Amino acid sequence: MKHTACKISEAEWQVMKVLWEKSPLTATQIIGCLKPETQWNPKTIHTLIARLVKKEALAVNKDRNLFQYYPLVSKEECMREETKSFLHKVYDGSIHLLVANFVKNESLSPQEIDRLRKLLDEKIN
Amino acid sequence: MKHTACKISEAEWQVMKVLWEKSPLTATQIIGCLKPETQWNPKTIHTLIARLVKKEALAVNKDRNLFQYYPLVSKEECMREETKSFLHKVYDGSIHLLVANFVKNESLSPQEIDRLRKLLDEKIN
DNA sequence: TACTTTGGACTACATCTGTAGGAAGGAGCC
DNA sequence: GGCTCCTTCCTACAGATGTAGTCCAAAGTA
Repeated sequence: MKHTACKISEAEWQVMKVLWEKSPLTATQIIGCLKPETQWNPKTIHTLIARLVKKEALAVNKDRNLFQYYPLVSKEECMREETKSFLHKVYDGSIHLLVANFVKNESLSPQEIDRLRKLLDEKIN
Repeated sequence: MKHTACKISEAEWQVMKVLWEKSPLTATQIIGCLKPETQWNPKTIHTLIARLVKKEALAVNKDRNLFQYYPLVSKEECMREETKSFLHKVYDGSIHLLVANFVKNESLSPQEIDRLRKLLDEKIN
């Protein structure tokens, strides 16, 4: 698994998500998975796939005329990268600020708060 | 304060941050503030300011030849917008997943974890 | 075997972003 | 008052992104 800090765009993320969920898949299968959620033209999805291959976020298995795509970068890795740059950009790198903002804005349900506390509690112990 | 869902780019955020910190400021002052942190050419900063004005994220006070810029959108508003779209893109909208990932990856110091717990505790009570 | 169909490769194009140069007008210096 | 300089406005330009069309070869079909 490569440790590329490749920038994956908004639209490309959706393609990656499909393949992180299940791979390898053919372009047609990917298009099938994305059809319900997006209104993208199949051509658009082909373009996104091609760009991801070029970025080395995806690779392709060419077996005769069967092209199957699979991720070269892990979801966790990408999430970490994205989170880091997002936190840096918006919250000066402080996850505390982010959560604080969430809490302040009432964007968290009591259940969510409780679940988060449990999560942190587990970590402590 | 307008409720625009204007997309503020990475570089533009830095300009906004300066003005959220203190405003109004002249372009020269903004450039002065950004000089230490960035290696940007003053021209570049002028461009960013102009774009933000066009996006209606900033406004300008023209007093003769004194141009002073100030934010039209609140920092909180922008943070919320950014956070929402980021969470949606990467974590399917779940802040729980984000924090969980942080916790799992040891990206949080025990102090941070403790602070977060306190934050949540306050909210509960 | 010639025709159609299907999917990948390449091309297109507007917009956004990062990065900056050039023109033009007012303010200060000589 | 003219020249210079600072600052704003307009222009530039390459790379990324969203969105999609065209071309071509391989595979199936008649």
